Amino acid sequence: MQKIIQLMSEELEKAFENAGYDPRFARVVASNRPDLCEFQCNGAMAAKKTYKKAPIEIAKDVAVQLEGSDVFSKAEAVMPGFLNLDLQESWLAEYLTKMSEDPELAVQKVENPRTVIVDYGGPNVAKPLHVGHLRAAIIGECLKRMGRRLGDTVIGDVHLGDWGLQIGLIITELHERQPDLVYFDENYTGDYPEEAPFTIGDLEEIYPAASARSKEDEEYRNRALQATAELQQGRRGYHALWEQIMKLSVADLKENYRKLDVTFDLWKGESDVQKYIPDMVKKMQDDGFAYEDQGAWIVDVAEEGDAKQIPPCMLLKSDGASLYTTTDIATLLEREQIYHPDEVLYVVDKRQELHFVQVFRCARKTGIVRDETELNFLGFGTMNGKDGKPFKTREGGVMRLEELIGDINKEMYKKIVENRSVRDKDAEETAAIVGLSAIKYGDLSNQATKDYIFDVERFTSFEGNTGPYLLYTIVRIRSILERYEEAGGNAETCVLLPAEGKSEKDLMLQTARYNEALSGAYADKAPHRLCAYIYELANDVNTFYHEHRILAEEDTARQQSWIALMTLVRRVMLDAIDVLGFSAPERM
RNA sequence: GCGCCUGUAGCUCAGCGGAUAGAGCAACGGUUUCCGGUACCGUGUGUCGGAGGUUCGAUUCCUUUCAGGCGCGCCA
Repeated sequence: MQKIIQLMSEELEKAFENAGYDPRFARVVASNRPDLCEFQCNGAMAAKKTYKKAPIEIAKDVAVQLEGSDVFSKAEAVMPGFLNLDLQESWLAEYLTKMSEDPELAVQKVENPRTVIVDYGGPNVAKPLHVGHLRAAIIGECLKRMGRRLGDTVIGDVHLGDWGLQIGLIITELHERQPDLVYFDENYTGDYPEEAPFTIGDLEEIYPAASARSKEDEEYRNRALQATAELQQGRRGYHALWEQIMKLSVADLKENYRKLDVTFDLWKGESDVQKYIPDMVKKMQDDGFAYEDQGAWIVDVAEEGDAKQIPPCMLLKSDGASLYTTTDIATLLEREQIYHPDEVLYVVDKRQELHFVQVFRCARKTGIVRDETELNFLGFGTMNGKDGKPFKTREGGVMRLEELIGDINKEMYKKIVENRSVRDKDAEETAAIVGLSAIKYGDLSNQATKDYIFDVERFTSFEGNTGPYLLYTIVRIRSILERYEEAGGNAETCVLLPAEGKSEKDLMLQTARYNEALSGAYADKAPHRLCAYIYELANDVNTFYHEHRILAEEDTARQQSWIALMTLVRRVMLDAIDVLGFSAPERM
């Protein structure tokens, strides 16, 4: 279905044409003075130059054309040239009726569906997920869901950090601790044991220990680099160890992402594209893009007009090993070959922007990525604590995601059991559902590109612009609908009538804007705009709820209309939070 | 040094060229014949960091300046 704003614009276009003006000035936007009108058109002021006429005269000419309109109940020309518009209640009710008959809730699919790969994981194997991975997961998952809801084919890739020095470090540290392991015996030719010589817990301790030591102990670091190179060259024992690390890590990561309700279609990683690198580099050398500099192979990516010197892309280090950049370019190569995406979107910490500028330029310049393929980078800001500094544990360490989720759920549980309506056996499950809404909504309601303050108190509050507040509103609506049906009513057959009061009309107007809000948020890759929409919708619901006692209403037709409205609003809210990436409990 | 991002109410944030710059929190005061009061309604607060410019009109676009954060070839 078309957006109400479009339908209104079309109606206004006719009026502009009939009055002898160019219809392109007839753009309708939401009013920024809700006390004066519901919608407005500023086209008369923009048309001033074209027609060399006072804007107010143009607005008046148009307003005359709208007398007796089915769509507008008011079209008023106001100085200096605003056109103030109110919607016809009956027209609005008709729109909402169609919307509720539509399984898609009037959401208009994109005209030309595209294939979009969203790269939004980036966790390293052998390292637990920490708060740094939270934003990528939450924002990326939301963009994926928005895209799918609007008709694009979206492929989510976790893109594991499963190659490179970090693996070399683990191997080196393990060698240090358990030198007798068969994996280190270069003469061994038999099968390696099925059981890993470590647990995920061991790995999580080994890696930071090795990483710390490599920063102080140069000889140790060199051994790790050596191990990395040998792994890349295919040393059997190391490869078998790597497989063990992968097996444990991926299972653990999947479990953690599951708790966040985040899923990936692809569990690809840096290791998957190593096979492309030799040929890829060779081709770049043959084509004259890559050249040797101080023993390393690099590609220039500076362009004319750059405000600053963009450093070249390094493909191979002087020791012949590949790098992060090399892997990312090879990943683009594979993605082009297998998926032919229309867009590849990276949801990554904004501090990596320069890296991606280099990767994108190099991939384009060398012909790895087609000209038509859009390459985008959505850099998100840092998640800070209440002190405005990067979020840490009380002890000052990096906070693990599990710990953070655990804290939030505990807090939610406390609040929920204070309310006696929830039976104990459900309380924990409910706390997890509401807790997830607190975390995700707290993140998504902030602009992705900016840093934000993660405030547990605020995010878990049932008051204000929070996830729990939205869920509470949904639960309340559900409660009414349930009681209505228990009393013998049938919500499905209820018919919507034109609004009578202000809070009722406001709620209907806001409900009708869902299509617009969702499309706008996706087009701008801005989940916070969808959040703002649902929050306003929830406010409108609560205001309406407070003014009208639906179940006690004696006018049956009016009551049924309200039930129909509540049913529709609830569907919209559930649809919207699903797009954001969380769900609502039955009670809370 | 160069570059990027940010600066809006006491705090956390919206505001994507238009009328009187808005929410939430916090503070204070109301609303209960109550479908879940974890709600609703009301009250107060702003040199939109500063200075120029473009425009009929600038928080929004441009220039400059101040403050903070971040990034700048052999880590990822």
